[in-house]
Amino acid sequence: MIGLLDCNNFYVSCERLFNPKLLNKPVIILSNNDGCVISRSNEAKKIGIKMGEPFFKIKDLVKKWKIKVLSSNYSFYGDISDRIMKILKKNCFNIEVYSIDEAFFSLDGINRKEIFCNNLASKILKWTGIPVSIGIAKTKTLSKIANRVIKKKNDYPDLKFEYKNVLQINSKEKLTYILEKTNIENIWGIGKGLSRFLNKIEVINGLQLSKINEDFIRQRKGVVLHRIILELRGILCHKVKPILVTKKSICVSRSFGNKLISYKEIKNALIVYVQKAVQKMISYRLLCKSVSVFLQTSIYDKKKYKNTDSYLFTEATTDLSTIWKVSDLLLKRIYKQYFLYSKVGIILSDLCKDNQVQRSLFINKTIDSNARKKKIDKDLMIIIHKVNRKFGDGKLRLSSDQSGFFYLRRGMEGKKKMKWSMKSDYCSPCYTSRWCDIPKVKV
DNA sequence: TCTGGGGTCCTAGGACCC
DNA sequence: TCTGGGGTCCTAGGACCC
Repeated sequence: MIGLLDCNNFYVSCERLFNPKLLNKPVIILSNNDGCVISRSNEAKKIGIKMGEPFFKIKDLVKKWKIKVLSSNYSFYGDISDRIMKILKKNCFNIEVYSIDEAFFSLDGINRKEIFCNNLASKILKWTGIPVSIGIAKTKTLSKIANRVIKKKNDYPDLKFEYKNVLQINSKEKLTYILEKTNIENIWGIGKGLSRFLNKIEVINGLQLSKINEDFIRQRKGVVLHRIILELRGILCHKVKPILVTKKSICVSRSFGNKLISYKEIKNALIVYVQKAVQKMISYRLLCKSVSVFLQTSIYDKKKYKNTDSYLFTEATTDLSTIWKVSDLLLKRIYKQYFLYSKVGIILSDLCKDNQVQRSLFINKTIDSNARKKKIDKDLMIIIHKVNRKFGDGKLRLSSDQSGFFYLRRGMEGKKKMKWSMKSDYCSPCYTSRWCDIPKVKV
C-alpha cells in the first residue's frame, strides 16, 4: 500500500503560522510577479476563486469580500516543507518527496495503516502547525484520489470517514463508489487534452475509465493513459522512488515586472538568472554541457515572438564567466528589435556529476579550455557562492560587460528596483529563513 | 494595464547502422 | 527495369504535474 501526504492549502497554512490575523478569513497567495492565484484558504475557495486565476480579474471580488492577498515567499515555504519532510523521513522508510507540499511513502509492513497515518498527521500538526491529509491505496494514482476525497468530503456523501484527515481505499465497494463519483479531469495525469478525448467517447468518471478497453486506449493514446487505467484497477505502474534521481536540467526564468524592449535591459535581467542557475548547479555538485537561452513576448500579446538558441560545450563546465559569455552570445542571436518582451530565461542541461566528467579529446583552443584557469575559476565560484550565502543573495555579482569581473552590490538587497524586477507587492517576512525577519517575542 | 516557474516523460520521425 | 528487414539513437514538441 502507498500513502500520499499532502499539506492542506499549503502556502496559506504557512502564512497563517506567524500571522494569526489570517485565521478564519479568506486568504489567497499569488504566483511570482503577482500574476495568478496559486493557493487559497477554504474561505476563499467558497467565495469561488479558482486555482490559477489571474489576479487582475478578481480584484473586485477581493475588495468585496475583504480577501487577504499575499505574494509568494518561497524561501519561507521551502523551510517549512523541509521540516515536514524530516518528520516523515523519521517515521517511514521509503519516501518520495514529490513536490514542495506532497510526498508518497510505502506502508508495507505496517499493520494498522489508518491509525499509523492518523498519528503521523497529528504529529506533523503539533510539531509544525501545518494541517495535512493522507490518502492510502494500492497505487499512486489511487492514493492521489483518496487524498482528494478527504478534502472534498461533501462530494462523497455515502462514505463513512473514521478519521478527519486520513482515508484508506481498502474495499472493492469503496473503490467503485469513489471512482464513480470522481470525474476524469480530477485524476492524476489527465489534463485538458486527455479530458477532451475521453469526454468525446463519453467517458466521464473514473469507474468508466477503469473499465475501458485497454488495447483501444494503448493504440490511440499510448502508454501514459494505459498506465493510468491499470493503476485505477489497482495494478502498480509507478513505484515509490525514494532515491533522489539526479536532475536533468536547471532552468531559471522570470516574467518582467514591466515589458522590456531594449537589448541592454534584457541582458541585465538575464545575467542575474544566469548567476542563479550556475549557483544552483554548483550546489547540486553538477556540471553542464549545454546552455540554452530563450526570449519571448507575452502569449497574450497580439505581436508575438518566441525563440530559443543553444550552445554545446566541448567539455562540461561550471564556470560562470564562460557560461555568461555564451548566454550573452545566444541572447544576441535571438533578440529582435521592436518587440515588447515579457520573459527571458536560461536552461542548463546535459548535466553530469562533478566526479563523472567526460574529458574532451580536443581540449586546446576551445572556449572552455585550459585546465589551470579552470581550477582557479572553480575556486572563485565557490568563494562567490560562500560570500553570497553569508551576506545575501546577489551581493557579489558578475559584471554584465565581457570583462568577467565581479562587483559588489552596495546597500540592502532589493532596495533598488529595476524596471524588470518582479512585482511582489504583498510579500510577508521570511519568518524562519532570514535573521532580521525572525519574529521577536516580548515576555 | 495586469495572465508563474520549474520540472519530467513520451512519441513521432529522421538519420543512421549492418 | 528492378532496390530489404530489423534495428538504435537523437531531437523537437506536446502533455502533464505542482
